[in-house]
Amino acid sequence: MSKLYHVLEFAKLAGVTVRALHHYDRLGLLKPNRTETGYRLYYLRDLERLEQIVALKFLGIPLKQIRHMFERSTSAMSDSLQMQRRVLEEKRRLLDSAIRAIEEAEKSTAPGNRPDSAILKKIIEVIEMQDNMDWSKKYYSEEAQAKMEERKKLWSPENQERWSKEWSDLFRDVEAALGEDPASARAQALAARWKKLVEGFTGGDQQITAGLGKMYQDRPNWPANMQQRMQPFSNKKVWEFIQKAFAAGKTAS
Amino acid sequence: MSKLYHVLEFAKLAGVTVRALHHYDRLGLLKPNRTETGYRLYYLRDLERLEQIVALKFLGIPLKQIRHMFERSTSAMSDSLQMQRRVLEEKRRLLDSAIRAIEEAEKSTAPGNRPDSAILKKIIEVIEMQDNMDWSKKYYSEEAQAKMEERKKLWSPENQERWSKEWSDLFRDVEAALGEDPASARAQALAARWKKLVEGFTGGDQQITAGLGKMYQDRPNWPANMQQRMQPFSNKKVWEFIQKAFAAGKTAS
DNA sequence: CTTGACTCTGACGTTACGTCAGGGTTGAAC
DNA sequence: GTTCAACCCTGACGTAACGTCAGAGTCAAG
Repeated sequence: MSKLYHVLEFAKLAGVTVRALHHYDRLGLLKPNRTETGYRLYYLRDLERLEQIVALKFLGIPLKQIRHMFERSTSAMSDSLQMQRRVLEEKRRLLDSAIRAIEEAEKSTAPGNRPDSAILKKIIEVIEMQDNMDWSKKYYSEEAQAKMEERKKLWSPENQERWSKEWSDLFRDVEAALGEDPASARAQALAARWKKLVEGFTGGDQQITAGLGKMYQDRPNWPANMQQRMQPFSNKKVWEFIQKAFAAGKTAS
Repeated sequence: MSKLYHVLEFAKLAGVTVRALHHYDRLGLLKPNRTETGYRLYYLRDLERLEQIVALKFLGIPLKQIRHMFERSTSAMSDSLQMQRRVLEEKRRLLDSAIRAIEEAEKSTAPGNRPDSAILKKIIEVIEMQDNMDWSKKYYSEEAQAKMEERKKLWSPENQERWSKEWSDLFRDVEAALGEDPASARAQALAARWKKLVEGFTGGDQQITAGLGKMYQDRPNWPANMQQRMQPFSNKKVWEFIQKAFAAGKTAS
């Protein structure tokens, strides 16, 4: 004599709301029997189904897809779950990133009540940094990544700022010297400045330098926002000039 | 002569869609100038604002709230961020739980293509288990938690099943013996079975036993679904009877 | 027969845009 | 001067999973 439940009763039993049961009913996920007057009547076996729905929902699977999984009883479950796991892992990455961004901002603005704009700036900075790190990871060896993690500590916003400015200056200066002989003293001085700035990033480490090289070669595949930021440095002649200058420097020495 | 941008241009610059800019405009988050014919015109300084919006959105803060943060320029930023961090950390907990549930299910059903229902059962089981663990954590000391983590490995679904059934049986038997003398042989036998089942969970460990005790004392504060599951064991007379039996056992020995 | 506790359906609200649809604007080519 | 592609505008519906009324019927007890 398997007991019969009315909505509210059944909802409490399963820990969901009456409205949710209505919803699942309409979506065809869980269609209970009805009394003559239209009241919904649930059996105990409906509870099992409902628990499955709630579980799959907890995994972030949309209701429509849950229905599909029930209908085409073909064992698509395993595949769906695998896919869903990947989706969730990706979400977790973003979540972690957001949490870390807030943590960093809280840490670096802890002393006193800094203005909102300063906090925001820090947050944007951290997010961009993580974005870059995450994306550029694939160019660097494990070892190089570890070393960069170390060197990251030296990258205060001020250093960052100064480094960017020096690159801009240098690039402008090289552009102005494009007519020169790459072996000339002026060109060699520019090449030296260039080398120094690169080393400011690599710390002279071979592994990091190698990764940087790979990344540079892969320019066409950089994401849009990266290309955007590199646009002021896109003048190919400058890069060629510097390469020639390095070559000239080597043969000379 | 700060450059002027049309929507599409500006959208590309910032890495968002035109529709998003429309949306922010309507919500009053970022209201650009207009040409005489109604075209939106963005200045470079609008980019800063937009980047802030995108950053805060990345942190999961709703657009309405972002607008509030901009409007009442009172430094509510810090507080909002702290709150948001908590929200995100909670989300992450649930995400982790979901991912682990899928992982466990994949692991335990890896050998061959088990039917969907079996996979689902496993998932529900894992979710419930994590739910319980998470919630009951507060009753146990660090040490006890570690030991339980160890003991968890012994908890196969079959053992679980058997243990549940034995509790049901025992409870029924005690109920049937409520009229007996707690010091009688029959009562003492029941008490012994009871002790054994408890030890099946605690492993005889003092720390775990202490935590279990704390949890039992706090019954009124258990979450609804827990109370539900414990409902078959809610007969107070049974608990009192067993306590008396234990007491009688001690004085006797 | 009244009343309180339930139940039903229908419909709008929420979030952050995506996606048309119908209709102007602009600048360059013809 | 016109045409045409490429943009731009506003308005409106769609999405996911229910929450929250609103108006109206049902049920069991007194």
